[in-house]
Order: sequence, then C-alpha cells, then structure tokens
Amino acid sequence: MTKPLAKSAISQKRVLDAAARIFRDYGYAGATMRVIAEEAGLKAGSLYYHYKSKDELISAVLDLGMNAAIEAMQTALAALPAEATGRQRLEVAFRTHVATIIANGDYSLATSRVYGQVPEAIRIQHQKLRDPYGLMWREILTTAQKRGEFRADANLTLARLLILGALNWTAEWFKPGSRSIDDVASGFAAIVMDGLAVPGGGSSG
Amino acid sequence: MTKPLAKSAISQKRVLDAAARIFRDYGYAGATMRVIAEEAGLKAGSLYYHYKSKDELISAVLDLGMNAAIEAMQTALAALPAEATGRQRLEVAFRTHVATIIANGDYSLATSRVYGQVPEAIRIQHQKLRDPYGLMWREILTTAQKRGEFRADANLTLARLLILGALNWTAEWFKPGSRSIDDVASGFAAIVMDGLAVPGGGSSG
DNA sequence: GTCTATAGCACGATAGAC
DNA sequence: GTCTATCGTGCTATAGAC
Repeated sequence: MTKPLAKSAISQKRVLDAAARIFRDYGYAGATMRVIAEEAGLKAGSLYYHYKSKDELISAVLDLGMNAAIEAMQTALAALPAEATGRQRLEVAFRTHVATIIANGDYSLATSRVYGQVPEAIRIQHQKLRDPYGLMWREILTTAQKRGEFRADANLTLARLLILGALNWTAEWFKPGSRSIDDVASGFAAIVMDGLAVPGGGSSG
Repeated sequence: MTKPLAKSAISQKRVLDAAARIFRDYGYAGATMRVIAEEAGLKAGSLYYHYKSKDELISAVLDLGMNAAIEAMQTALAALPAEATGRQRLEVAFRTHVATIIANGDYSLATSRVYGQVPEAIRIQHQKLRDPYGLMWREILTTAQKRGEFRADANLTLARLLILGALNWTAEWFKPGSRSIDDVASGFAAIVMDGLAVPGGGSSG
C-alpha cells in the first residue's frame, strides 16, 4: 500500500529517515536538530519548515514504524487461506513481524530505544497505535487454543509477552548476510510451537 | 555476597541509585547532572566529589546491573545438585535472571534503554562484562543438548537469543502484585521447553 | 524551501568558601 | 563532603533575507 510520494514530500521523508537514524544513535534528548539536519543535508533552521518542533519529529518517527508493522501484518494475515492452521498463522505472523522490523530497522531501533524517554504526552498518543497491534497477536493465539491446536493450559498472555519480547529484540542483533530473516522467524516459531525438549523425555510439571 | 557499605560509600550509593532512575527516565543525554543531584538530595557540584564525570557515573550504573546478574547466576547454578537435569538448570536460570532484573529494576531498565546511546568507549568497556554472561547461557543449552535432553536439531544460538530477548523485556512490563516472578519464569520455561502446540497434533517441519 | 544570525536558556564541569 | 557561583559551550526555536 506504499504509494509514490508527492515531490513536496520527498525532502520531508529524507528528514524523517535522518531523524530516525539520529534518534536511534543518540536518544531523544541527545539527538540535536543540528545533527539531524546535517544527516538530511540541510541546515538546522530548515527543519522547521517540515516539522514545527522536535516533538513533532519524534512523534512522526514513532508512528511510521508502528503503522508499517500494522499494515504489513493485516496484509499478510488477510492473504492466508481461510483454512490455515494456528501453526501456519503464527509462523506467518513471526515472519511478517521480523521482516517489518528489519526492513524499517532505523525506525524500529529508534522506537524501542527512545520510547521510554519521550515526553509523556507523546508516549500516550503513540500507545493508541500499539494497542490494536497487541490485539492482533492475542487473537491469533486464542483462536488456535479454542480450536484445540494449542495446549488448553498454556498461558497465552505470557506467550504473547515472550514472543513480542524475543521478536522485537531481533532489531538489535540481526545482521543481514549470515542468517536470513526467514531462518530466524521459522527457528523462533519452531521453539515456541514445539519446545526445545525431546518429546516425552521427562516430566513437564 | 552483598557486604555492608562503609559509611563513606553510603552517599555514593545514593547518588548511583538516583542516577539509575534518572538515566532510565531521560536517557543518557537527557539525564542532567542537576536533576540527578536533586534526586539524590544534593546540589549539582557535589556529584563531582563522588564521580568525576557524567561518563564515569553511567559506567558505574551499567556495570552494577551486569555484575549483579552474573553473581546471582553463578550462585544459583552452583547451588544445584550435580545430577540436576537440563530442564531444571534452565528453569533455575530463568528464575534467577528475571528475579535479578526485577530486583535491580532501575538499573536494568537504565541499562537496556541507554546502552545503545552511550559513547562508544563506554559501550566497548561494558561489553566485556556481558560476554561471559552469554557464555553461561550457551553452556546450559549445549550441555542439555549433548546429554540428549534437548532436540538434536534445535538451533541453540537462536534459542539463546529468543530467551534473553524475552527475559530482558520483562523489566519493561512486569509489575509486582498481579503475577509473581516465579510464575513468569516457570511459564516462560514451560513454553520454551515444551512449546505451545498440542503434542503430536501436526507436522513440525 | 533553504539559508544566516541570534535570542534565551540549560548544559557539564570547575574553583574556592565553609 | 557539600555548598554557591560561574565559565564556556551548545541547545531549541524564531526572524527575516533570498
């Protein structure tokens, strides 16, 4: 659903990309308008033509990453056949989440690093975007459990927190080249679905 | 192994605790010496009696959290009987890691949030402490696999990254009161060991 | 749409009194 | 061991030329 940018929006996107990289590396307070401008090939005063304050700029960075994740996940899940199993849906969700995080790596890392440090009003506003994303994950897990594909006694809230913690951290360590995104996603899915232990190899309580 | 502090070290610890909270909330650059001093009940100039620069202060915050984790893990693993299974060792490691993270919550959150933003020299120095901690986890996993307790085809590097990502994120969402630390640790361990899926319920490739 | 220049303020760190 | 006072620097944001 990415549509071509109007000419007037191109330099705005260049400013946003630069801001994501600088916020990622220096944090919210440490990222200065001068350095962001330099990264975008501009002078500091010129930034204020595109964004009227530093807070508006960080808000835009936070929202872009989250919106990309929501959109990619909706598209990927909608493309699945109706008869897809819970395992298949979870695998697609893993793959889509990791792929989005890596594709928007500057934004993902900027978000996870500065989220706890931005002014509270900005964080509250951004949280409204996050909540529906968490609900999509919750829905995948509960549906699979209701269908009898997942253990009836599995704690799905803990499962969701484990999954999102593990997946979001990939932004910090994944380096393209050695392992592919699909390898990571399916390796993670295998562990979360089937576990590390040899089946039937001991007591599980 | 926590020994009583010398009188002269008490105010130093008070400064360090204050710094952890302020770095956690405002990031590396956003945490000012004036605000840290106020949190510690001092004036800005007085901080420099205890730490000779802001960089020395953030280094101390980073190192304290990591050293606490290493020490707690060594103690917990050493207390296990020699015949402990891989499952038991992994459960103890989960519980110890989460407990340490929550007990030192200010330091844990400060570390995970500012780590990517401190000057490179500080990060490189601190990384030397982190590496042996990762090795302890690697050892637990590979031993269990060699003994035949874990699947022979499990990717243990991915397993370690999944586990540490999930466990470290607990610092962001865990709130004492509703769920206990042990519930979280054993719930996570159950998923990682046995998986979410009903055993024998479908193809796993 | 980008520039230069600068107002007004806060920063890290130091000096020296007590 | 903590204070006050201050130096030199760098910050966000604005004004107005081009």
